[in-house]
Amino acid sequence: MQKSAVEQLSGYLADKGLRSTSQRDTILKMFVEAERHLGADELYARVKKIQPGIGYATIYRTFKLLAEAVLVEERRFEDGLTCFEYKGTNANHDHMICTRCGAIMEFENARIEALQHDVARKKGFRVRSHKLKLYGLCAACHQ
Amino acid sequence: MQKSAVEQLSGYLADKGLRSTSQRDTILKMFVEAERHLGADELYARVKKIQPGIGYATIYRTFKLLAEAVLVEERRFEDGLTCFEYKGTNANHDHMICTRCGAIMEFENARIEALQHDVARKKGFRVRSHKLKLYGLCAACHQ
DNA sequence: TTCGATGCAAAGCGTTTGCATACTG
DNA sequence: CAGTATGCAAACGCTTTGCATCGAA
Repeated sequence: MQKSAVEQLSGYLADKGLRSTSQRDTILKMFVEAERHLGADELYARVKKIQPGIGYATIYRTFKLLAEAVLVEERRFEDGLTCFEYKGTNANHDHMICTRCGAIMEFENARIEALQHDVARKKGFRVRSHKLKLYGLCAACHQ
Repeated sequence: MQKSAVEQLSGYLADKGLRSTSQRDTILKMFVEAERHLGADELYARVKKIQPGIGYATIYRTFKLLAEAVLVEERRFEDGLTCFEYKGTNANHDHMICTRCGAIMEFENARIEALQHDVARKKGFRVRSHKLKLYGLCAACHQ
């Protein structure tokens, strides 16, 4: 049986003796609704509409909290900004990034992942997760 | 016929009407000799031994120059630091990163790359380069 | 002699932290 | 009530930029 993201969070908080707050719930909901990675500033803007008093400190602190709760995952892109993303059902997808217009598309491919594990196993490495980014031009940008 | 890295650089500089300097040569040599990715601080330390007057500004400016000359490539790791790497013959290799001891190993796999292009093509995306990182435990760390 | 390159120091920018206050349990 | 979470502002660390000087062509 599936627990909702918010339920998972309260479970985690209870376990650790931490407290559940409206900010934490809101931030988590924003991730779930966004269905894509969010940067600190995007998240801040969205949360601010609901909780105008929110500060960046809380955004960043909650990022880390949710990452430890394994509800959200860190993804770093080339501009150096840290993005986080809700780790829903489609956990391990990858990104294609258009170097012209900046569009980011997501994809998933089981065979690539299988090969990754093969390659790693040959070197005695045990893969837990991966990040793959393809850079190039999206359909619109190469006319 | 293969040109040396330093020759490639002077060619690029001449093309663009830019000037060749001892700092630029030294920085490029450090990359070639390192045979691995270098962060700004590592590069600074190495160059300082040869050119004690070097400043961080030149390090960063030369990073970008070499990246535009396609002699060096940017690679960003999870700590948020920017690393650059000489783009020698083994251009498009990827990384396995041990989350326990921090070891970074390089690998290459043509079949993975072929699959990447297939996946992208199906979405009308044209791949120019890619970055793949596998996270997990190295042989030593999972005993 | 010209104009790009350098080095220094200061500014920028995203992120983190200290501290007093607000709120959860 | 006790102790965590928040918001603000200041601190931080890496990177970039302004400017006077240096040096390649």
